[in-house]
Amino acid sequence: MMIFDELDVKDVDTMAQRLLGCELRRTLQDGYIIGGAIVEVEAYDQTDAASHSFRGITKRTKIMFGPSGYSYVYFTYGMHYCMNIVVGPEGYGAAVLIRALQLTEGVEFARENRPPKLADEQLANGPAKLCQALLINKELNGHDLRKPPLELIGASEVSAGLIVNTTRIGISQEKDRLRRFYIKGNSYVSKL
DNA sequence: TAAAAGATCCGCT
DNA sequence: GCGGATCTTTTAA
Repeated sequence: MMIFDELDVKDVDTMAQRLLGCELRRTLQDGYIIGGAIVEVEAYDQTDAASHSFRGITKRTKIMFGPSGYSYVYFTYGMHYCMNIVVGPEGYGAAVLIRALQLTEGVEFARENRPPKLADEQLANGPAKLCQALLINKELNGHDLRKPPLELIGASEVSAGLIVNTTRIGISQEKDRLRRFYIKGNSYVSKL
């Protein structure tokens, strides 16, 4: 059973938790690879006022309404990219924001893309930080995550007891909804 | 056409 | 802890 066969469920919260522990792997032009485990995520869907898909399909959000298993990369604050994995059936605007990675492969290459003198934990402990570390930009918006240069690789399910469920970060609407999930005690998470 | 807000990060105090 | 950087997308007029 591939992880991609599981993505079509409408329950984004369940899918967000399912994506914890899965791997994200970036293949660079010269063949170098940067990869790591997903340790922090947030759920967004069209019923949620905090979601880009809440107001329907636009040029930017159409990816969220497309088929699951694709990347939704958007630009924000004039200088940052954030990356999501589109989930849910086609026509349902939903995605899971990837907020932090525990890098396991190509750490030295990721480091070159980030400010100097950072601890390993700080290379990808934030949605825009991990995009910097893996060189993810708008070129990868709408990319099929089943293949390089950016792949999602399934892993066994993380048990509920090891997952913390809390409020999302950096939003102004629906602040109180518990749609952020991270692996308990993991030092690579952006904010405990 | 204009204006405001934004799923953030970093450096300085 | 605070503010600046910096520009796309969306919405309203």
